[in-house]
Amino acid sequence: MARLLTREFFAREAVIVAPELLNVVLVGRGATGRIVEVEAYAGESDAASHAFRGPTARNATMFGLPGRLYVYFTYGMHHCANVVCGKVGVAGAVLVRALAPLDGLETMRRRRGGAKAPRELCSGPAKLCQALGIAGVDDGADLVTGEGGLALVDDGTPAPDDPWCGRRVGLSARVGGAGALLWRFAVPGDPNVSRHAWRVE
DNA sequence: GGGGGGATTCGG
DNA sequence: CGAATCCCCCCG
Repeated sequence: MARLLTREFFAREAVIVAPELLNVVLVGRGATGRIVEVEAYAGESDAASHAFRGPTARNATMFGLPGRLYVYFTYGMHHCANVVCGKVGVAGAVLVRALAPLDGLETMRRRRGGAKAPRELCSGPAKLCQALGIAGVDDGADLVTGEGGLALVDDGTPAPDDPWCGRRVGLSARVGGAGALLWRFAVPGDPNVSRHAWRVE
């Protein structure tokens, strides 16, 4: 029983939504994958968030309608994709860190540059954007309506009752206490999940 | 207008 | 472990 997720689902705090997004299907361009690892980011209260210093041109999507895609560009070559959470005017987002490839694996391999094992296709936030054809032009795409060809679908697979939890990855020392939060969540044992330290609940 | 740093990835 | 390779944003 596949169904699109509702606007209300996303209009809650990112840290609440994040573990519930595990096992949800992300529909990309000619390829789909099941979400197996995510991170939550709050807004102006979260020193690790792009929205920490308030609205800017880059993070505008984070302050807008929940359920839309926030895409940012980093390290001069990579894109990363987030799902906007929280009410309009309140910044929040869930970074999608890894997928289990479901469909369109040949398309993913072509985009990722040659023969790759399935676990090499979507096991990272920039890898999965490349595999699904997500780029800067997709910032603001509405995942609830599916306009723009990107969507989130509940196919009936429930989120795990006992997700792995860990610290968020790649944060600089300047974020201080925000780096200690266990705001990264994963499907236990999935091979596409990163091997950074986990605290299993 | 300048400069530091980045929610990463891949190869040596 | 460091290069790749831009863009964003804060500060002066």
